[in-house]
Amino acid sequence: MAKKKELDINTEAKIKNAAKNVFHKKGFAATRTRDIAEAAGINLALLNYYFRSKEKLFHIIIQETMQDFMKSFHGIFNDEKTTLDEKLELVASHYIDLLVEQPDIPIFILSEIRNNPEELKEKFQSRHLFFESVFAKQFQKEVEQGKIVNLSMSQFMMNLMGLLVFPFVASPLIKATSELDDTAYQEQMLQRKKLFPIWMKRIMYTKEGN
Amino acid sequence: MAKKKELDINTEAKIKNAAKNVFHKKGFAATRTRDIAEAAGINLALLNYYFRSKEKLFHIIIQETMQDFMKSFHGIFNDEKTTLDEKLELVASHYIDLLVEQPDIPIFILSEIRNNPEELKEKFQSRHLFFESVFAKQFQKEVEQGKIVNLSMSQFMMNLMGLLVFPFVASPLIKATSELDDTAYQEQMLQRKKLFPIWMKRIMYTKEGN
DNA sequence: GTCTATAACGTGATAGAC
DNA sequence: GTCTATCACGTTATAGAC
Repeated sequence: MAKKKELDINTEAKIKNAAKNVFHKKGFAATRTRDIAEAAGINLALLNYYFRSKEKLFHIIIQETMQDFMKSFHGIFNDEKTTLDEKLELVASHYIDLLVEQPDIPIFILSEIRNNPEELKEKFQSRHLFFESVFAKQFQKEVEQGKIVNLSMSQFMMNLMGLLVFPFVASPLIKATSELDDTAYQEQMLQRKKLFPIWMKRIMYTKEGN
Repeated sequence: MAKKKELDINTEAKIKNAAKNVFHKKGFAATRTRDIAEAAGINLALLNYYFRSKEKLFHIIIQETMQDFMKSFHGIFNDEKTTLDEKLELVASHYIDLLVEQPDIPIFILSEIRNNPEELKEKFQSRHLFFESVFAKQFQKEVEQGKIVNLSMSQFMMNLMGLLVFPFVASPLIKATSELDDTAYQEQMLQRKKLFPIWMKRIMYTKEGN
């Protein structure tokens, strides 16, 4: 039988899990190791026993967070069997579900990169991930065919990420300005799963002067 | 004659200016008052003499930053004489110029709001700013006329902010993944001044099944 | 108003008993 | 492995001379 779901058994995992939650919510500078220990239900000394230092623990967390976040892009963007449009639908569906579950991830990654650009950027080696993907080839082909106009690949990627991720980065603001409670906000996000591909296609395929 | 440009005269202003730069770049938790004092070229004690505490100084800075950032929206969105399309062009032109000059503002505001949602959200009372503006009325009218489809006002505002602001929030990442140096990145941003309105119109006015 | 010196406190990390 | 107690240090804030 497979290993039982380890909720309380492994204290190392308990600490890591607590660290993930607290770091994601408050960022490196604002979290105290005591917060993590408390959230894990263990003593402060144990944290250093298992992970040596706050920094070491943090590196593990941000490393895994970035990796987990990016890995789905790779799978979706490099599938030879799906069209460009289908990839957009898959990306929206997958990432909006993910971000509804863990909305703190983008602002966590972005603000930590701001605080440590040189070190963290390289972990995020997404250059080839985006620009040398099957997706990029399909995109380029449609540009050459004149189907896509007024939109380079890099501008397109900014638009994609902006439409996909920004509503989560700005969620506290959106909730406030739109007077949405948590469930109403979440409904809006889920709605975007079907609307995002529509908007992206409009951006790609519409030509001015119709 | 108007008051001379005060670069060195007023030390209070010197401190405030240094605080703005440092806070914008590193956020509240990661900045030390010593950093600010050093950047201002003054002694640490003077900071407390003028502003009592790090927190008080911070509140002044974030307050003014938010206000400065939002105030142009009000002017542009409530002009009865411009059309919806013209407002989009004005917003893009104004804000992209602003953000090229001060790219740290959005990530600063967003990450500080994350760390203190209840307190800071209310300062950002942009509800009526967006949803009770002339812009909102013009938008609503086009929805009723069937010109705008598959796009509510709140979803539209998320898209607008996402396309406008996200490339600056994610600038370190974009520079890394697109292998752009600073000037190339800036050119891309300036290009968006004319592309943004095009894309927004595509999102608003295209109907599926053309 | 501006400085130096220092107090007061919070936080990361460790020693050492169990 | 896990805990309590404590150290070592950095940072905010203030006292007091000038």
